[in-house]
Amino acid sequence: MSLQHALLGVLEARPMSGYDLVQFFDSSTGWIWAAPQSQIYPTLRRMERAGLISGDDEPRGPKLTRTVYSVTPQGRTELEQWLSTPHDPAPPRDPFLVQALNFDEIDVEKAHAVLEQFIAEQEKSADEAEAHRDRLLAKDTMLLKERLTRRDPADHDRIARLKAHVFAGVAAVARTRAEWAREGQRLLTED
Amino acid sequence: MSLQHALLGVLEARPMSGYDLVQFFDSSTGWIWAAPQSQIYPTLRRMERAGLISGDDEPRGPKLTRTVYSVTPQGRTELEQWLSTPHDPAPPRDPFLVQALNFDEIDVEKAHAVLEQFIAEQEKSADEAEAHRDRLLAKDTMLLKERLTRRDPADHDRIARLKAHVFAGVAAVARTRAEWAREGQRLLTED
DNA sequence: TTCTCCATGTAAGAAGTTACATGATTGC
DNA sequence: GCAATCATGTAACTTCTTACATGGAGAA
Repeated sequence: MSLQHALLGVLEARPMSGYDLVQFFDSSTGWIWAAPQSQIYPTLRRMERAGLISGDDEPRGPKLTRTVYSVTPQGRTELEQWLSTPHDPAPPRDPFLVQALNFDEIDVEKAHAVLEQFIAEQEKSADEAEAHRDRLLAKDTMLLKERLTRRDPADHDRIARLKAHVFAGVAAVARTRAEWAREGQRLLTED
Repeated sequence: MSLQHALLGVLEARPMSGYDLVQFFDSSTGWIWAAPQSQIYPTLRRMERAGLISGDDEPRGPKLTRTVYSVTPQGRTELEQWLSTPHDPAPPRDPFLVQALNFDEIDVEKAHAVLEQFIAEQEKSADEAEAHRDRLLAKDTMLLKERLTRRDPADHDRIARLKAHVFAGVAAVARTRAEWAREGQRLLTED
């Protein structure tokens, strides 16, 4: 269900083609929700059949067309309803924690190396999230700019801060994980 | 794949029946990896066919039997190999972040309420993880005790600390998320 | 003309969810 | 005798992954 709501949230900012959305879910929002191309196209058609979005065929050259989807009033209602409801937390399913829980079964050096790579990944992810947070605060991303054209200018700063805060959270969690992993490396080698 | 490795990790501590594992993945390890009964039984049979575990039928009363699975040498090798290899990070897929990213689309009070429930969940999850961390440090869980019977007593403290550290990490992340959500509540209402 | 990007699909399979179903055994 | 627990399954469905497949348009 969440992919559908993620798509609605993005299309609410700007109507887009499937191709645009594929790019988007590989990059920016990729830090929040990842989805491959083979999942996005069928989902868009299902959402259109369900009346949540409607597709508009634009000509691109003499033969090619692209289908630009926008959120219908019904889709808008569904999105607002979903956003306003607390949902059960997703069941925990982090392969890395399964790995860490069994580090006592392997050599200290090997566990140390696995943690090293994990730390690098988390730091990189935190850096990227913070960079994106700053771009949002500066209202310097395409999607935010387009979203703001439809909102009261008095709200622009508040909206930018809210979006930025989500990426600040992603970064904070990644830093916490990295620090935890460093502590784990110390535990592996001590005494 | 990860469910299989999670199962191997648990069975390495103690051979268990499918029923035991169902209980286990609903509770303790539920904070690390959750799996329903309908997934566990077929997975065990697939793993047995693959030679990773072997099932031993124990009689329970005159008619009933339970199948106790234990890790084969091949399963042990596979587990060690997987544990020693760094893996690509799991694609981000957190429905709550999708929700938070669109809080500007709904009423402040509604977003505030959703955050309130999120904070309560995270604090609860942090409390539970910390309680489990303490039980592990005190070597006071069934599974850890049984695991330690097969390990050099000189390593017992180190092993307990390593396991406990994983749950300390789960708790730290949950606290970070809760603090982030409180900051989000302040952002919603300010100015 | 060839390469990159635009644009959209399909198919097979693994993983996960929800719900239903059955029977034995133990303890009160 | 009855309830709770032990023990194991199946079926239908959604979601996600991996890989293959096709062709137009624009630029060098």
